[in-house]
Amino acid sequence: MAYWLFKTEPDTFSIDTLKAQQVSCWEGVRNYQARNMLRDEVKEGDLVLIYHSSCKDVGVVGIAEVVRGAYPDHFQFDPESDYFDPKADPENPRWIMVDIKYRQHLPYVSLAKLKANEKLVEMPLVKRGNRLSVMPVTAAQWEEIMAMASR
DNA sequence: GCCAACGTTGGC
DNA sequence: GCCAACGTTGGC
Repeated sequence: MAYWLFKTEPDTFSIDTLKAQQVSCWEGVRNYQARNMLRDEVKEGDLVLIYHSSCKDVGVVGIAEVVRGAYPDHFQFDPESDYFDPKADPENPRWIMVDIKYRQHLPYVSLAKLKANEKLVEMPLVKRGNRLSVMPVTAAQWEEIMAMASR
């Protein structure tokens, strides 16, 4: 089992939205590096930190579980969708998504606190300029963030 | 709203 | 295959 961190803008889709829906697809990943991780490495049963970006309180806010591995993101074929990709080929979809299930809210752990923690300096999240929307989390980093949330 | 960092595009 | 221009991300 592996650990991940998924970024989302709460104005669009927040941890509360996920709680209300319980299970949701995680669509709209349009970055090849993130896509490759979703496609090749994110598996059913993996746990996911939900991270709120581009908002007042940026940071980790909860946990979800992957309940379905990679399958084609159908929004790439929908001209009405913000995630429409005119170059996407239905025979060979270029974008994929996974399904996640709500697990729990966590006490808010701010980005500032994550950045200030020496044990987390290797996280892509806190590295300057990193914009990955799907990134791996090590078991040690996961445990540290759980500890921070319960302090 | 600013702007640094990064990814993508497209001409050559 | 290079690289300049452009668009996007995302913290502040």
